[in-house]
Amino acid sequence: MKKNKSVATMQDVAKEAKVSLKTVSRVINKEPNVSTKTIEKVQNVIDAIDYQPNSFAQTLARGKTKIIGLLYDTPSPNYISHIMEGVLTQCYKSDYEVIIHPCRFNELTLLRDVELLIKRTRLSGIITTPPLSDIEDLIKLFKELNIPRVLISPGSEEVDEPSVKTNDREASRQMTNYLISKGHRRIAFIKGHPSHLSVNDRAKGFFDSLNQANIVCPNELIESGLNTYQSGMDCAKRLLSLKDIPTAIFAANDEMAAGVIKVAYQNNLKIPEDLSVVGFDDTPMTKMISPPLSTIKQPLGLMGEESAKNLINQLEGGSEERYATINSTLIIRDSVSEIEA
Amino acid sequence: MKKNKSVATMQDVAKEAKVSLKTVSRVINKEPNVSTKTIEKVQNVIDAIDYQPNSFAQTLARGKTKIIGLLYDTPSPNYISHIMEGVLTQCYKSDYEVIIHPCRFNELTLLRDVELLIKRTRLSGIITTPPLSDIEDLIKLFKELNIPRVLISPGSEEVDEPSVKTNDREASRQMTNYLISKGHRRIAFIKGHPSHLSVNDRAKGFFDSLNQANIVCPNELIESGLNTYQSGMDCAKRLLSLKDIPTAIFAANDEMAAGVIKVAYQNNLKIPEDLSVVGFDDTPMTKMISPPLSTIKQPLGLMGEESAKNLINQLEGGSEERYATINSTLIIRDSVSEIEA
DNA sequence: TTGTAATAAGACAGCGTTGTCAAAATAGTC
DNA sequence: GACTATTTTGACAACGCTGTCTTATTACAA
Repeated sequence: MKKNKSVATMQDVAKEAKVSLKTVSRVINKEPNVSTKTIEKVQNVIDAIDYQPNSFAQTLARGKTKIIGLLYDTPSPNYISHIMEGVLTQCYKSDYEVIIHPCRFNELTLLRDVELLIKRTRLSGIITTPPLSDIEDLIKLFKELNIPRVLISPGSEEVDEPSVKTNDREASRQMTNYLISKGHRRIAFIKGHPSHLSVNDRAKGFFDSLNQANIVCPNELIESGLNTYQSGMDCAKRLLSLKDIPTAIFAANDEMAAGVIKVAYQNNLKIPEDLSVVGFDDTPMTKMISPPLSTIKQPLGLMGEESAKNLINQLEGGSEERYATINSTLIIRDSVSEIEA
Repeated sequence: MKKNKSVATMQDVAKEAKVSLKTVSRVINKEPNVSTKTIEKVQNVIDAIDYQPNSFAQTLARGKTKIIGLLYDTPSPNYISHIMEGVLTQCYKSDYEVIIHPCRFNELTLLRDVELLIKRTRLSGIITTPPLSDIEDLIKLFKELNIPRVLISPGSEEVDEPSVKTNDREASRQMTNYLISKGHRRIAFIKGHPSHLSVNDRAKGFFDSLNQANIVCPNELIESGLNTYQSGMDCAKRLLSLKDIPTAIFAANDEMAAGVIKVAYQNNLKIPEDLSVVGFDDTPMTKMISPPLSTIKQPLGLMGEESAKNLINQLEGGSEERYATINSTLIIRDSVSEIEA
């Protein structure tokens, strides 16, 4: 059982093409200083026997991997799968492997877990998604291990780390402007999970707009949810039991907005006639609820691609921009009504 | 720059513990015939210097990988991410790596693409999700390459391949029974995408139930959609423009069911009072639309785990069951009303 | 005690690449 | 045409581990 039928190896190519191992290696890696004639000769053999380099041997010999880790912590399936799609696309092009690694934000073992992942699989770089992008200890770990990284949507504004952000704050401001332009003045905001910093940028944009328009927002109109449908309902219940209910509610994500709509119906309010609602994320569900929800769309696939591109650039020594900001866009549907002044 | 600060190697452990390389290897791989004293000694050193075996060297030396490929073709984000979660969980336990690979069902290059993936990364096994599980050429390729595999929810009933199925047909029958028990007799069914065989099992269960109850279903009540929201709307438009509209509509997936609800509202029908609607999949959105949709839930995470377990069992020589069937369950919410006889 | 079987530990050659350095072939100069 | 400079090729030792085979050690019986 020596070499039963195993896959073709570089030896086979070398022998067949009557050149040395190293020459084959050079052709494969497109190294310089190989005559066109030789290249052609070798390439023909490679094609003929369908030779594929053994990436494990390559990795071992090179002393470094071409693997990128994508860390996530149960965000919505929608979020992670679109980000993933983008990352995969980009990595595939550059011949990188991707390891998807689910983490648990709260676990005590998180740091050790990630450290082991990095060491065990010899990751060459890491991409984090929110809320992991905001865990300072994690970033400290990356620094200590000296591992290249890209953070997707970190919340804190002054991170000095390679990152891909969206202009959530600005988009949020625009959405609020839109509400104001429709005549709304008494607008409530439901903030997201307190430890998801990036979601909280969305609140900032809201206030930016209000300030700009000289509208003061009473405290009772600011609620704080947990990014879930249920928490959206809870917040809505409180908001809609105020003596003077808001004319519009801006929820920091779609799920909470859906919760708001649910509660509004329970309270016999018509949407958008009696209450306008907007969300954030443009999850697929927003098209399917009634009324279709106006919301803000982040280009998730693009963000994934961009972060992979950035990371690979770091790894290959290119000096790409460290930061990228990608525009989110308003999606206007039917959940906002015009109000008489 | 010989050995700057690189990671600890087996050499280091061996030297420190004053044993041979092979002994360290034995300890790591829990091979027999090592004295407890030695094990302890070596383990201490391993812990002390936080040694992690280099998996590439291992793989190269062993001659086989511990990597599983998960193939998918743009099913819903919800579907793939839950399956993935299960697969990852299981593989993590058994120390397998997972490579997620998006495919394009229709691409001519699909076969070559997958073949390259397998050869390049030396996949040790493959898991496919629908609709890929039904591509005969793909399965033929697996056979030719002699690569262990598990198909998730293949549509054809007589596949002689290791697979993980759900009892969709039975669940569908139960759901239909439920509708009948509520007094419905004129029930429409919207079939799924014609090339997604597994989705079509759902139609079979529907007919099973009807036959059992001696209800004949006129052709006009059977529509065929494409699994999308839009196609659900299209089918609903036709169904609701019949002279004698159905009292209930069973859509083969939730997205289409959501489309039905949308159109019903457009036609000023109340749900469930004027029309009952049920779906299939229990996507998160079903809780958020109004009314909350009755549907059928597949245990996706479990299916992922089960398929990984099955595959790993094949790889490690255990003789697990080749087939597993997992029960889907009815989720009753508020989209069905009782009808007077 | 001695002899033998069982157990524990080690030496060494791969696994399939790439990096380094040396050798061979070719091109360029006077 | 002889002599460099340059380009092209090759030999060989890693990379870090595991499999095979050998040797050293221990346990056990007579």
